[in-house]
Amino acid sequence: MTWRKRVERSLAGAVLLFAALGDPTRLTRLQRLSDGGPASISLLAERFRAMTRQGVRKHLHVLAAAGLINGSRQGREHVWALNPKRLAEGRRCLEVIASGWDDALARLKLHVEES
Amino acid sequence: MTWRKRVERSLAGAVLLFAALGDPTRLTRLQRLSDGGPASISLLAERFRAMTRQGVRKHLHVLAAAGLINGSRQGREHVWALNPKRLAEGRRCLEVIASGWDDALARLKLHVEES
DNA sequence: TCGTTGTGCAACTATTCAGTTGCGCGTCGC
DNA sequence: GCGACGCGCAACTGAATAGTTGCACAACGA
Repeated sequence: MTWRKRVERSLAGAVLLFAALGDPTRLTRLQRLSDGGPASISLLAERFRAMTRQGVRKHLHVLAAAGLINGSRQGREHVWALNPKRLAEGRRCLEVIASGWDDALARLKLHVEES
Repeated sequence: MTWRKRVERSLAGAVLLFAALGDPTRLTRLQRLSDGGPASISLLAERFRAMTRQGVRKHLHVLAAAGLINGSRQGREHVWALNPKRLAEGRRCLEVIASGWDDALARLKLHVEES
């Protein structure tokens, strides 16, 4: 795989991740998982009368597709758990962009001083 | 302002931020700004034939609304620059969620060992 | 002054998407 | 076995969104 292809693929992954995070329902459910530990769909949907269980289910699948949570069947329940590794990848991505900007500004400053 | 209101407001901000990042066009433009330094709209739209200048403009405004970039008029050009501070806020948010999860797991483990 | 360049505003369209509804199926408890 | 509970699948609908188009306007250069 070429270097450019690599970048494109990781970019697509980052887009998927941030898009999953960029929704109030999903972010609150993620926070609920974060400080409540693993939980089933119905559990995540209760105290959330604004939406059907099916609605919450769809959102959970978006989070799963982004790799932010992992699901597993336990009896008749579907239990979801956070995947902190993916969160770390998100942080890493933001770091890269920020540091790239710092470098660009440094180069720009250098260029101005030279001329 | 109540504590709960505070949380809700910061959550809304985080949602806005991640939603802005969760789009291929916006993320690539952000990366372009990151390692190319400040640039005007036309500059950001060129070599990007898949979209009109107006399309790119809208995306830039979404990024601006999320606080990720700052725009300023320079002559007849509108120049956009990255705001790394906002990127740091995003990282901070992800850290909070991840650490909350670690704590939850620790509590869970403790609870299991106790019983 | 005149052509060019960079931009902003507003309206339109087509597509996508969120969320609901209705159903059927496995699983647990009595 | 039988009811209740938790869940998955598929189809539908209204609403939001992305992107375009057409225009007008200010700034720069010759």
